[in-house]
Order: sequence, then structure tokens, then C-alpha cells
Amino acid sequence: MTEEEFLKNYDSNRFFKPSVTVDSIVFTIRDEEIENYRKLPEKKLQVLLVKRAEYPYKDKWSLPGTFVRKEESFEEAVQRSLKAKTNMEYIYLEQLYSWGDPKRDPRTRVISTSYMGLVNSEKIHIKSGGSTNDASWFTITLNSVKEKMNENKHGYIKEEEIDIILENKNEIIKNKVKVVKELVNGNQIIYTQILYSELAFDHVKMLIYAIERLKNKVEYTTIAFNLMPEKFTLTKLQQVYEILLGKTLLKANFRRKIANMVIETEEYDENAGHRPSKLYIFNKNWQSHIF
Amino acid sequence: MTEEEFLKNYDSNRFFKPSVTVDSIVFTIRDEEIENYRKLPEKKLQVLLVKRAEYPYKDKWSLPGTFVRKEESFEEAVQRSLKAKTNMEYIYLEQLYSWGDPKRDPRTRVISTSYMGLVNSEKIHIKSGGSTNDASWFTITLNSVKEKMNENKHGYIKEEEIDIILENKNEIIKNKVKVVKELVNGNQIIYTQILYSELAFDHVKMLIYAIERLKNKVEYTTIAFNLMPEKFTLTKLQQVYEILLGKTLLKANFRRKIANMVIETEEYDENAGHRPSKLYIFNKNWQSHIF
DNA sequence: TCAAAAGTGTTGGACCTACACCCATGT
DNA sequence: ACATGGGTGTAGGTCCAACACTTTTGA
Repeated sequence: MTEEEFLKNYDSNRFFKPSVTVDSIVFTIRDEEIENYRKLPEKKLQVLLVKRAEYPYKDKWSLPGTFVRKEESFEEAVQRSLKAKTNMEYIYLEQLYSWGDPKRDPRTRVISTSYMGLVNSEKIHIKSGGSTNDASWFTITLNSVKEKMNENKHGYIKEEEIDIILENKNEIIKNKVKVVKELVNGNQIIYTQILYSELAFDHVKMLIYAIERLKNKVEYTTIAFNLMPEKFTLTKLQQVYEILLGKTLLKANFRRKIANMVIETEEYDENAGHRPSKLYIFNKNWQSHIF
Repeated sequence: MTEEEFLKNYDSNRFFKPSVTVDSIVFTIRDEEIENYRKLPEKKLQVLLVKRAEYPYKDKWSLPGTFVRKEESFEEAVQRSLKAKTNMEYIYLEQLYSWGDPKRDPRTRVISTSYMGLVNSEKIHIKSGGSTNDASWFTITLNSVKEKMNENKHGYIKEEEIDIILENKNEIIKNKVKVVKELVNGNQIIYTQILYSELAFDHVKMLIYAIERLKNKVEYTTIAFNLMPEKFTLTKLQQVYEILLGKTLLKANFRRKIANMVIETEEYDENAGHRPSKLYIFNKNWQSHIF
């Protein structure tokens, strides 16, 4: 038999075929309410969720996703699913991880490849109709509840329980996971157990994974600039970094660090009750050490 | 209809289902021939390949892989495929990327999730029978042929042509790819085009991707120790780092850098025609900044 | 006037790079 | 004896954390 003959007679059902979806974890950073006319508004990390219109998990919130169509790449499928729910287009997306647990979907075996997206929310307007087929930003609050650490012969195990609270104006979605970080012969292995989740499927795992990746990438890439508007003050940029890294930074040091990643403009942000701040734009030619 | 009813009546063929495979890129570092009794043997990065026994790409070399079975996780599938070809068990594996291009397999649509593995080849004995259903280590030689760089309004584009030569005692497998690294608003986007490949499918893309990831991870993890035997001299460890990083390192500086990752033993490597060198073991409790 | 943020300068320490130098071995 | 790798010390520079300080605005 020739290869040509083989391909002509190939029966695609010879091997088991699962369903395949893509899911996206799209982050933004948005202002919370202002208390004081002089103070800068507080910012919060938010994630895009959609309300499921159909079974399973009907009326539950979930990450936006879709089944991958026959002639469509993963990237095309993700973009299509985001455009269907919001007017997002050409946003920054990055493949994160593929979830293959045989039991992760109650319908049948479904494999999902997750993508992380970052947007500046000022550019995006969600089609929020108030119906069940709804999309909304939810602020993310993480609380590490309990930590346990044990050494063993291979290295050690750290267990951490995390409460993940997702909130929008009307709703609150509670989740609790146990994150186990194990060091086996120097290799860090992380796995997550869902203890309680009001999100659909294993989406809270995907969310935790994406947050972790985001935090890592902030330190050695310019990924955070995807969350910024075109023109911004350095203090606002610093706020974004502080949220992503989960710690406060010293102003003088921060400015030295990002000095080459930004370009000064002649414009100022005025009428703020304090000294006007210069507006900066991202330096698109900033070369990381990668090149 | 309740969720229970929905699930009972769910038709898994409602959405398109592709085939799903896993493929693994397993690296090792092994000695080349010795020329001089005093000199250390040269080391080379190698990758595990198997010869395809069936169509498509019959008799071509490919990365070891398998279709994922109905009740099996990705990790189980990868381990099963490696054990079938070699006696590898419990090796270090890490999920890399999922390849979803609709045309990547000539049979039907096949999605593949690739895993990277690292082993110390002294521990592994490949079942190499000389038949068509064979497995073998191939040394990897990379040659960057041509580079082109252009600036545009978003950032810049760098194009690089790379020859990937894979060799074992009897055979030589030639490949040529074009790697395009694009900087779009500060986000690095990499895509690879196959210009010529004697490997099956898009496996040369997976290989290039894995090499890239390996090089990156060497710098901020202890991943390289997976390639070492239990006891080793610091010079041999340095050789491994030099191969992975693709550059020579200064001895004194290298030793200071890895000082805390290793533990001195009382044993020596003798009879080498020069001063005996102390043997070290990996410090399994070395803490990276991650924890 | 003054709270709040904008913005800059300095200092000490940690770490990295490059180089120089001596030590021990077995053929 | 000597080539070869084993092993250590030092000087100079860079980068970063921590802190102190000055400037500017608008209610």
C-alpha cells in the first residue's frame, strides 16, 4: 500500500476522539471608586466572565470559550468566542496550558486549551445586555487562608488554601482551591484541587494558573503595558505593577527600572489637586534581552 | 429539562471532534568520542527519536508520541508512549505547547500536546532492535544560516533561518526552518515555518520550540540537573550548562553561581591524568526565589 | 495653607565579570 | 616534565533597595 492509498482509506474513527474547546482568561485593570478628590483612584485586577445560557452549569458564570470548529485554528476560535461576547479584537493573547483530565467536563471528554488575554478596559465595551447570555468584568480578590509546609526526601511540599472572590456590581462568586507546590528533585510541580467553586467546570483552576503566569511574566517582559492606555502617568503604571506583583514598590527605584521602556511626551495630566504629572507612552522598540 | 436530563441525552457528536495525540521531546546530554587520554570527552545535546512503522511518514524518524486514549490523562499517555519505546519511567516531564493547525496531519485533523522531558542517559537503556520500529538518540546541531531584521511601526521583525541536523551512528536527518520573531506593541510573537524537513509531521517545529524553552529555563531553574548523574564533577556540570546556553562560562564565576545548588561529597573522580576532582550531588532543598 | 502626589539624589551592599594565579595528577 | 583540568582570590563595575529630600498644584 502506498501512503496515498493509506490516506485515502484512513478512518478517522480508528482512534478515540474527544471534543476540543478553547477558553480564555482575559484580564484588565480598572479603577474602583474615588474617596478623596486628591487621591488617585484605587485600581483592581479584573477578569472577563460570561453567564452560561445552556446546560451544563446553566446560569453559572464561566470563562468565555467555545468548541473548536473543523477548519479553525485555536487562535481563530479564541478570537471568535471573544468577539461573540464583546467587541474585543486583535487583543494580546497567549497560549497557557491544555487541560486534559478525562473527567473535567460532565458531558463527555472535553479537552480545553486555555489562552490568557490582557486588555486596556478603556478600549473595550462589553455587550452587557442583562440577559442570561451576559458578559461582565469581575474584580479578583485572593486570600491565602492556610499554609502548610513539609519536607520530604525529594525536597518539600507546600500546601496553600486560597479563597478566590470574584465580584461585579450585582454578584459575588466564591471559590476555594488548594494549591500544592511540590519540589521533586529540584523540579517544581504545581497542582490545584478545587475545594469549592461557583464557577463552571474547572475554570477556577485555569484562572489561578493564569494569575500565576501573569505575575511571573510581569517581571521579565513588558506584558503589563497591554493593560495601559496609550498615554499614562508613571504613577498609574506603578499602580498596575503593584497590583500584578502584589506588593508596593519604591517610586524612585521603579522609575529607574522602567525608564527605558517608556518615552516622555510633552503632555501633562492636570487638575488633580497636586503637581501635574507628565504623560508617557510605551517605547515600542524597547529591546528585552531576548533579542 | 434538568441538567441531569440534559447530560443523559447529550450527543457528543454535536460538535466537531478531532483526534488528539501527545508527543514528547526528550533530551539528554551524552559524551562524544574521546581523542586524548587527558582531555574530558566532549558532550552533545541529544534528542530521542523513533522510526515510524506505519503510514503516514512510514520509515521516517519522528518524536515519540501516541493517540490519547479515552480514559487516560495526557501525562499517562506520554509516559505510556515512552515506556513502549524505551524503559523510561518517572522522568521529568513538562507540558510545552498544543499544536492545533488544522492541516498539521495529512490523515485528519489531529491536535497534539507536546511535552518536554529531560533524562540522564546513563539511567536509560533504549530498546534498540535495529528494526523499523526503532528508537535512538540523535545529536542536535544547530546552524543559524541567515538573519534579517526590519523595523516597522509596531516594533520589529527578525527572521532567522536555522539548519537542524540530527545524527546518530548511521543516519543523518536534515531540517531547515525559518523562525520569525516579531515584536508587536512590546509583545514577542514567535512563529516557525518549515522550509525543509526529513522529520515526520511538524515535529521539527516542536523540537525548535522545546530547545528554546530549555535554554530559557536553564537560566532560572535547576532543570539542568535532570541531565546529570547522581554524582558529578563541577566541570561536567559546567559543560552541560555551556551546551544548553550555547556559550562558554568562566570557571570561577560558574562555581560561585551554582555553589548553593550542590553539596560536596567526600568522593573524588581519580585516574584522569590530572588533579582529582571532588564529586558533588544536587542539593534537593535549594530554594529558588519562587517559593 | 497644606495634603497629596511628582520627581530626583545618595549611599551601601549584593552580585557579576574578567582575569590572575596556584595545585595535583598520571603518563 | 608537563599538559590538563581542579580550584581560589581580587579588583572594578553594575544594579538594586532603602531612604531622604525638594517641587508643584488646587481646593
